[in-house]
Amino acid sequence: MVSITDIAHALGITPSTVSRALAGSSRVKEETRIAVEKKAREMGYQRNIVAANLRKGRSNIVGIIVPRIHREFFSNVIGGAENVLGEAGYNVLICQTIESKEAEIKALKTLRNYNVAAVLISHAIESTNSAHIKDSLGSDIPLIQFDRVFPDLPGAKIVGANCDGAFTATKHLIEQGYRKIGTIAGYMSSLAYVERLAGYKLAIESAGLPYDESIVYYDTIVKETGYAACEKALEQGCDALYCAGDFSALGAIEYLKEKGIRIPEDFGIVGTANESFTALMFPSMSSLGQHPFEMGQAAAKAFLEGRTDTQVIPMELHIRQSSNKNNTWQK
Amino acid sequence: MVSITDIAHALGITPSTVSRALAGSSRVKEETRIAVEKKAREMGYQRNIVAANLRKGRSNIVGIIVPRIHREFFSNVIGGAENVLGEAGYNVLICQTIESKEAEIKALKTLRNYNVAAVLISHAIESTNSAHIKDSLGSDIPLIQFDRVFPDLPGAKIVGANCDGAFTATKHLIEQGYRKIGTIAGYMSSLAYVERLAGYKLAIESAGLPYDESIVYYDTIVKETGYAACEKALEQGCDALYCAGDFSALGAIEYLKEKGIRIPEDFGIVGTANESFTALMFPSMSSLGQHPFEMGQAAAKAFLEGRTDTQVIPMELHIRQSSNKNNTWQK
DNA sequence: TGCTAATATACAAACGTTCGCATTAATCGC
DNA sequence: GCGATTAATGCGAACGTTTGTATATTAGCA
Repeated sequence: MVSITDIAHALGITPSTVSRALAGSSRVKEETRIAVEKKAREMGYQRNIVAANLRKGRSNIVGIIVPRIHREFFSNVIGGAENVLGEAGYNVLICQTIESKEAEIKALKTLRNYNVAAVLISHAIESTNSAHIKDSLGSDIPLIQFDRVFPDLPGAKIVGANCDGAFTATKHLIEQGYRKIGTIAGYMSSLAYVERLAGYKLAIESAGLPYDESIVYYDTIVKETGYAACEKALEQGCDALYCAGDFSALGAIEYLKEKGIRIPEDFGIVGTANESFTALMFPSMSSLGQHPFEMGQAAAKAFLEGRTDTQVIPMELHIRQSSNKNNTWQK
Repeated sequence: MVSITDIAHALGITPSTVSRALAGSSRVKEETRIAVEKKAREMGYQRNIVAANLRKGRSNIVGIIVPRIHREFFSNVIGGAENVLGEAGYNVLICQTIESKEAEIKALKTLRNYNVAAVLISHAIESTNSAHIKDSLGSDIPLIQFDRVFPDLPGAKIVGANCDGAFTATKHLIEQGYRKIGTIAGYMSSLAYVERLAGYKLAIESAGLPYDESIVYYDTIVKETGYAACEKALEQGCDALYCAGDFSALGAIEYLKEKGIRIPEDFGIVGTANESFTALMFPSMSSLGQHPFEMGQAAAKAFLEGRTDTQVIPMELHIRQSSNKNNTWQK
């Protein structure tokens, strides 16, 4: 492995000059710089990033902490972040928490030890407050939160327009002529779900409909609980559900199909996340789409540009069969 | 940031002893070790991994290079690898190539500069041979290949049982009573696709059917080309297709649905990869499933255990509506 | 008591960079 | 032609750890 010292010896100069030359410092002569670069190429020099990082006390690694790498939403966020960070010369170190607070703390400490340039995080469901975050990471590493954020932590935040989106989705159901619209809400420990519920409520109330707590199904996020919630919703006389997740919506559709209830004629469903299966299933599912790739890009840019504000990424309603009562089905 | 030197000063001993104590070396007295550990806890000591890595000339980072992080298959492999490596105290640095050979070379060089403990790679489509790999990575870093592998490179390889799987899938189509079964093959530059084609051929021939090159559709991997290939297959009198990918199969199904051809009564389809949408779409798609999470785990373990052999991960045929002519539809 | 062997710790050199400061060489103005 | 200024490079310490070798201490034994 050839080092700057080797290049320096070969050229009869010192490592410091070589270092400066390779860094493009104005403190070295153009001529020397060219000679150094030539020699470096000749000798197959590769900069030792670890040594540079140690000396500088900061690395060009950006840590990303997500609940689960293989969740479609998160892998797309990571893809978007890598896309921007790679361009800028950063590398990404991935940690997953599997929704565990303990794992999150461990990941934060590890990243601190790596002297990472920044941390991008979407916190675990088990992390119900932000106290452990600054303790584990310290305060000198920029923290960029996305999707699941703690509002009380300083620094950049990238969130979906959950309230707006849920409002639009619910309004769409109302406009389709559904009369009693319930909602499959998620966990109220997560701001994103709180906001979606707020958007739902706003839409219901601004249409002059009664907001009814008894048809709000909390803590429902997976297929199985969505199935059960739909059963209850039917008993309570609902004819549509806005679901704060696609998987709970999937469970609801499954229940309706089993019972032979027609979708969308007799019952309307809108999910959230626009997972790829929503467009392909039958009936295809209307879904409130997030833009995970763009969120990842925005998070990366927020770090690169030193932003500390909150960015809201719009959500987009994809109207498909499961809620499209009146119009011809869209593809 | 507190260092071992700080702990040493606080205890009136030297950094070397502290280092050894924390590493659990038998060269320090039990008593000293306990004192050091206590002090370290008290002072909130965190080991500086970067410094340790520099000194040791090897880091506890494992690099993973994939074409696209957000492709379902790869994000699952990464999830599986992280799962095993995290347990073993390694961290995962992710690079994506977007199928570009140039990006792959850059990623390999970067990982070499980080002195990574190992590299797990599934190469880009543009990388048609292995020459650049050893040049860029050097030969002292273990290289574990998965899914898309170069047989001529030494070291561990984790592959799906592509030939076996394609054989099973094609045999299934034959048993369902389809008479002229074509195949949507992928790129022959990639071994995985070559093997799938071989399995298809084997099944056709061992059933006494004629192997017909004219109904093998090469270089077809995305939805659009699958759509076109299916059109040709119909013209040529096929009544079934084994597709080496799920997306090309999706295109084929789309074409059949548009033309009003009944699935599976008039035409059978089996895809490959068992992407999550295959189970949810309509008609649900039969698919030859890989086990990406397990492949990731196997790749990680191959590194940890120092294996250099080739492991074959079985593939599993999920029979769903699109090929299930005779039996009642499975869920 | 003196010698050997063991145990426990200290010393110091690395790993490859970076960067403040010092030094040397060249240029300029008068 | 001399002092002052600028340009180019050299020197050396530092980043925090690990580890081979040396030293000091203790124990064992004759």
